[in-house]
Amino acid sequence: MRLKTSYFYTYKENPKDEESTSGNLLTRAGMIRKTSSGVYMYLPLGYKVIKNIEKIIREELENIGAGELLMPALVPEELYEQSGRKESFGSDMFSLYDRFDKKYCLAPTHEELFTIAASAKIKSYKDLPFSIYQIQDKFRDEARSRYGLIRVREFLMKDAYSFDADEKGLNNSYNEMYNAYKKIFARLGINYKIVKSDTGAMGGLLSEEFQAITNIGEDKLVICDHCGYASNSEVSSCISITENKDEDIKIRELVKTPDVGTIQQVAKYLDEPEEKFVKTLIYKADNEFYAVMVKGCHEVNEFKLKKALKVSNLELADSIEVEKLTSAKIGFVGPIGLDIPIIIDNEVLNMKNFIVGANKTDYHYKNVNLEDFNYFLSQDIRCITELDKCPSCGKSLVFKNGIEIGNTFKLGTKYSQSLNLTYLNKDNLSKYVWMGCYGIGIGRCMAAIVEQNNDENGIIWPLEVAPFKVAIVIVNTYDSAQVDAGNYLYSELKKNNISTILDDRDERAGVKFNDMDLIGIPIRITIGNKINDQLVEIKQRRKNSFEEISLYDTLNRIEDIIDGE
RNA sequence: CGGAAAGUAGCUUAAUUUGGUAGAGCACUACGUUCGGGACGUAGAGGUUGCAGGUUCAAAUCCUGUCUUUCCGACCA
Repeated sequence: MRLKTSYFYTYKENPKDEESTSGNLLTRAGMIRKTSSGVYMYLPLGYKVIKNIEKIIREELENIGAGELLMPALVPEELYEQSGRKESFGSDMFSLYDRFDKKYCLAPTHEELFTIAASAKIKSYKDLPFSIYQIQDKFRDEARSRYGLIRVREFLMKDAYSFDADEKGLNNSYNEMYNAYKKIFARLGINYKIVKSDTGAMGGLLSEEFQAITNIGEDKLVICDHCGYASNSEVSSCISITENKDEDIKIRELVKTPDVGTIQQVAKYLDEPEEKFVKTLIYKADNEFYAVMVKGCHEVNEFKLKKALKVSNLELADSIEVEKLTSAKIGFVGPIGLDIPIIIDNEVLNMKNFIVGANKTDYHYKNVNLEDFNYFLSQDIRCITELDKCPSCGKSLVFKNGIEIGNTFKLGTKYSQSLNLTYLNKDNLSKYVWMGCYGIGIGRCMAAIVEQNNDENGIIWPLEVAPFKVAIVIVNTYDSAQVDAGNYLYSELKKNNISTILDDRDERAGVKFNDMDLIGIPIRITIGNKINDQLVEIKQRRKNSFEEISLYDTLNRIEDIIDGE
């Protein structure tokens, strides 16, 4: 690419409406441009990066024999009604009507269509197994897009699906894909962790996430450096850390706690530690009310709670509902005299003489014990905290933030059942197909790479994803010797299929150096005064030093650097 | 969807409190001097102050509505 005659621009200043490092750098580098909240253009340089990421993904998926296809983004909504996912996606789905008032949606993901495509092929067990995938635009009406390309409403995703005759086959396909993912993310140069996660709206048997480690990651990861345990904090199981003290049961006591609603306030007012409290929250789950009790210093984990209650919709009851159920103001809810089912967190099992709301405005009970009320279930339903120990080996845990850049699901037969995808086995019996699905967010990968690879001057692309591997900077475009050498090297590199930028703009050297640093080109060749001695400089973006080399050795040296990486 | 903030030149912003000709830096155009880490000088172009109403002799500024963007929260395969 000759810069002088190409679509290329950079900005010196961060845009005012981007928060993340990657959003700012990619925008300043002229790689992406926001058109509306959560929707971006991919400009020529940025699109090169996208294509490089896609190339790596394609190569690794071809290696395991997955076939690429392309699905429409426009899908009749009834397909999602049939699979039951219109309900689970809810308002996250973009819906529209055609001229005949038929309802369509812009697909948020494609399990349904892939299942239909698979059914066109699958008749017998002899047709299995196989995997297919696509790289395609996805649409999700995010309630709140943010962080540049990390949470957006239209995004490129690679989604792959595997089809097998039984669980064993699924496990094989899953492992193949899992290993391909490891290769892909290694080639992308991303520092990532694989964690167990919730299956969420996808449903199924197992879900693992590939999480890029960065500070702005929206997911909290729980990692044990001792045994390798790693999970999304949403699903991290908690082992009880409350000691069962040998304490005498005291007499229950009603105490006045005027105008203090929160645990902190009551704790301060009564001069008792938060650990002495059990908070009671009223949840509305599939239109039934439940009281949920966790220790004062803990938070309810709604993923766990959903599972424990076996419900799909869960929300905190609003203050009017709470006041109706407890006949007290919000903040004074407790288990005693409450007429709805109560579920308690395991941690509460070991507590004695604790403090709860009295279901009476401005009053709490002290010295409450499990015998004082009925609960129908005790389970691990709280969020993990920094004080917790590894659920697998009991040693200390590390918490990190991650961006979910990929995930793998063992779907089992969930979609083959709802969409009736079957095959005939050897005994001529009709069986459901076992499915897996596997996603990679391409824009998120791009953003994650930038989050992890930058300095005060800009982006530092790994060689394989860089929009161009080499930039030739002609320091003085009025010096014909420099220009000639630049043109010569440019054609040599192009001849050898090394993607190269020729910065032939009539700008001062500093401008060009800064621009090439900002857009993160891994190798820079500088052609300056020393061209009279046939010498040029090679500088790698990651290194501070540069090397001086003969013009005619440059190509070989560049090839060495590229091969060496 | 709740709470908060902001919309002024291509970009970043000043002027808004206290109504009175909208100003700067960068970018851009021309000429000249420069030319190895975001040069300098001179001259210039660029604005319906998001949009629509209202108050006023007068509105970027005050009021109402609306749209957009961002932040916090809710939500998030």
